[in-house]
Amino acid sequence: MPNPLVSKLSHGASLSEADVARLTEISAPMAKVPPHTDLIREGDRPDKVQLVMSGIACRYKILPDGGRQIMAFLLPGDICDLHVTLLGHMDHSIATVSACDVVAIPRDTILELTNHHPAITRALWWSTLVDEAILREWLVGMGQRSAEKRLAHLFCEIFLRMQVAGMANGNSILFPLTQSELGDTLGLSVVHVNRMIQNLREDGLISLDRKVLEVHDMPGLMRAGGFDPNYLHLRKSEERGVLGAVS
Amino acid sequence: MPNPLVSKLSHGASLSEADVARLTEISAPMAKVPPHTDLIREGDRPDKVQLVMSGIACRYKILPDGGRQIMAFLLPGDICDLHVTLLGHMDHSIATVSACDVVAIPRDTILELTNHHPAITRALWWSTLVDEAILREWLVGMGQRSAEKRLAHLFCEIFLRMQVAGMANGNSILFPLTQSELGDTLGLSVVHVNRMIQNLREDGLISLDRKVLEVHDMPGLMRAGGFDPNYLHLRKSEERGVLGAVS
DNA sequence: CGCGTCCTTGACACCAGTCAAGCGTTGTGG
DNA sequence: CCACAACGCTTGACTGGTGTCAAGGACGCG
Repeated sequence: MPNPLVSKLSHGASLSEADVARLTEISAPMAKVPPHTDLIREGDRPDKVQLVMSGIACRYKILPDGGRQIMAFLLPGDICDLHVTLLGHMDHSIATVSACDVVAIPRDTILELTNHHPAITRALWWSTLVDEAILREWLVGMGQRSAEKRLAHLFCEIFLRMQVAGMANGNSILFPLTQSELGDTLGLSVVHVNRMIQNLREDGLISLDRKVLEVHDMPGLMRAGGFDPNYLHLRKSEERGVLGAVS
Repeated sequence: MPNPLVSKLSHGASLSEADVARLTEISAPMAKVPPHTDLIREGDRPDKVQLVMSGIACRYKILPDGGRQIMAFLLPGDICDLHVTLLGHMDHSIATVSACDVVAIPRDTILELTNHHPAITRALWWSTLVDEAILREWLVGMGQRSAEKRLAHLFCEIFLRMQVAGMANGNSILFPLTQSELGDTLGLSVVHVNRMIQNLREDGLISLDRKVLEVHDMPGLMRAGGFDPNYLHLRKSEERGVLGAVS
């Protein structure tokens, strides 16, 4: 039963056993949050950092006309707002999608980590930079890819990220998003999301039923989505930059 | 003749005279870079930080099918890649759009700044967080806003950001982007960008000719784009969070 | 067991893309 | 200094991908 925070962060830096122990300790006391519940709302001034340990949450923004855009998914091991304190207030909201286990980490704990655990600090940094890279890739998709490609791309991404967090089960994962939420993510109507899912199914690439996503042909799905995992920065540590403390 | 780096960063933190002097010093030795020239390419491992002092540059990605998506504009005072060293390699490219004056800041200088100038450090942080907020807002636009709204929104954003950098001239700014580049930014065809510009012109909101953008009716333009400047986090320092060192 | 939420399907409308052509500006070399 | 070439802008006609509207069906929760 691996700790998803540990699973994820060890892709970002080589953690010592002490680091792992500290992370495990931190991520212990969890609150159960029901589905579709805001964790932070636009305008809030967060004083703690929230960490998703199970389930899926999302960043989103609601427009005056009622439209909703989902801007990121937070999977197990993902941290919500490491640094937003600097900006003073949230410019978007975060809500659970499925039921989630969430840990609230006091600011002081984060400061202690960044002062005494350089490897953890690196790993946290790495994870925020990956979040940003994902955001850029989503923008690329919205601007340049067709509806079907965007969907396939998103399936690839979530599958891989789930795998990294230790939450994949062979070639299937728990996938609690409704088609309407997929629509709000990809800028598509529910109806069209549905049509595109049918396409991917008929092509024998995936099946998606009862909140279980099964990938039958990963290479095919990646081809269908024009997916290149590079932007997730998952390569092994030797290949990473040599780095320097960045502050 | 204000230094755009100083103009911009003083929106992010209250800088002492010593801070301003240090920043001015840093941003002195400039290289002139011609238009449409890569500053960093996807795959590169940057060892320095680049700073745009005049002109406009952009982050972009080219897809296998030849499509290009522009993911950000770097205006005077903007820093290209403060932290990417941590990821090891660039997952996108940065190129000039117009001719630019660019300063290359050695990594050591950045480290020195972050070690001895807390206000500058805060301001640099603030600026990367704003960059991220802008990215999110672009995603919202791509997913939820019509072509015309997106265009109007972008005009508002660039105008305000130019103003913050001290580069506005009354109600007009230098605007060197071609319609084709606007298309690559907004995920639209050149033809459609052109049609939407005509609309905005006919509505008396803007004029755009010979690389000069004039905004005739800012409130109207903001309404047309559904623009809310909140995400640029430009409010005065008293209103900002109380902050804490974030590491 | 029944009601609500989500999924599915079809018909039709429209926003935005593509193709094609002409025109104005800019910059460059003779 | 003019001529021409390259590039960017503009316009029209047609196409096509996605949105909208509408209705029925299948789960799944209470």
